[in-house]
Amino acid sequence: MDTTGHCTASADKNCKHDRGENGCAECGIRPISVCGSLELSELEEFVRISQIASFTPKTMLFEQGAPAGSVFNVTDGVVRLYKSLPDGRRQIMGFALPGDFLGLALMDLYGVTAEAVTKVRVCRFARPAFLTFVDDKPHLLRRLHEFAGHELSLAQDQMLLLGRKTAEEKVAAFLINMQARYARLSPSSVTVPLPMSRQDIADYLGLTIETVSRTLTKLAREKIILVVPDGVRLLSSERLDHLTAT
Amino acid sequence: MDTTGHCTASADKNCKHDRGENGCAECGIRPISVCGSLELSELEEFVRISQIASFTPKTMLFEQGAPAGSVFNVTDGVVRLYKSLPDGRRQIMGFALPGDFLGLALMDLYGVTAEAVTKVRVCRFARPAFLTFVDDKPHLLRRLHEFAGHELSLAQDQMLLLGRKTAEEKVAAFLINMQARYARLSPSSVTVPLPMSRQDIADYLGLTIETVSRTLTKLAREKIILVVPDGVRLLSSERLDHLTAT
DNA sequence: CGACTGATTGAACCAGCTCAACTCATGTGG
DNA sequence: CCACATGAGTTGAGCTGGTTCAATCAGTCG
Repeated sequence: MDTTGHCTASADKNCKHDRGENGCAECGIRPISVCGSLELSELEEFVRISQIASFTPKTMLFEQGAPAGSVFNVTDGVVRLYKSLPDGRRQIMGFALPGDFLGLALMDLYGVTAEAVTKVRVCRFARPAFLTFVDDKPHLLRRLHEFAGHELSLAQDQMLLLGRKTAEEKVAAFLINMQARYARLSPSSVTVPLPMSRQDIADYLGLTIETVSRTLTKLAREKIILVVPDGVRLLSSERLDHLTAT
Repeated sequence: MDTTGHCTASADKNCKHDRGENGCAECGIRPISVCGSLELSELEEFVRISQIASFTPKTMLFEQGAPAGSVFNVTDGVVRLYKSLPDGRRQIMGFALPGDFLGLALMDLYGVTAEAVTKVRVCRFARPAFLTFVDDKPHLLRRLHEFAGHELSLAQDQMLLLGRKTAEEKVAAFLINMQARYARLSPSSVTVPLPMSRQDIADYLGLTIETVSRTLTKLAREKIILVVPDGVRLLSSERLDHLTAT
């Protein structure tokens, strides 16, 4: 394992979303990924240009401003995407979960920094090979564009949140949102995992760590949520929903 | 002219960015628009599925949540794109200038509301016809995707601004940004036009109208800008740049 | 000219921040 | 096994940047 924390040949067999010996065909997250638009025949070539990589927590997948050498499909774990100001202030743009694609914009330089929050597994594609592959598959480009449109829509929701919502509304919206995203991945467990730190949540919501903590405590005091290690249980999604201001 | 404020056959001849009798060929903003990727031969079909429309200030082009019947290419004027909360709080996602495309995401419903700030002229395309047109032009889809990637990148910059910048940094960044955008459209006039109201600026930056006003006054007092009717003159882009926090 | 709309300015207030103490795991080594 | 760092999270108390509320100013239009 090298210093960047990735290792191309790790075999973590208890990972649920991962392709087996037969390539992508039995990959758990393919239907919800960009690769869901590929024919089985195309998948063969796709798997040939891909590489499995994994990253340990807190290691960097790529850095803001660096040449975009690869694009990634997250198959397991959580990745934080952020931008920083010179003085250290940080804004997290989002948390990528399994099925999410990193490098959608296909631009020359990475626009954000990506770091593993948990152990992360990805399919990695060298950008030139990926671009060549896309070039004669309009349906894949169409799918990428759909994903980009969805991302843009989420970014706009986040702008509304950052610019106009109160701390309580921000935290409530975050919890509801994480619940919905995890529900899509695994049959609705009662507990919403929050593998990221309070600082990460704060930097995602444009708040401080103290305000996040206080707000969670307040919601717990009102029996709307229950704070558990590395997550929360939503006791009343109903009431939480009322707090999100749509 | 109907109640929505658009009129399909208005002939405003002193509009500089507008196609003449020969269709798109002589359109001033084509090189910087999505249609810049089309061959002259394709433009012929493109112009056939398009319709010129204009909107008077404060009229709506389309509304958040409505079925996306059309997509638009702004040829003249300024459009504000925003989302609202039920209680009236508003976040402006951006101001579209000539060359900008509305409806990039190609989704079924509009994600934002679009309103004319100034008199606005657009090329309008019925979405079904546009989608059909795109379907066998991968280079146009590619161009749309590039635009979407750019939009996404701008949205991320705006998230950083909304979540982590001070009022002064927000206003400074806004002015620098508008200057750069107008510079691309017209050979750098010294004055940056600000056709939108202070309320619009506030709702774009996640501030109140009073804070925007005070901040502009402060910058003017420090001789960094000069506030003029419907715009500002940047007296020291240098110093303004230092205030933007990258 | 008055009336209206948008912008500026002033003054009091407060949501969320800052600073600081404390709690609670988890880990380390003597 | 305990003493004791170490780091994440919580809680408290006071502060402040930006908001709120309110007045005033400056165009513009009938």
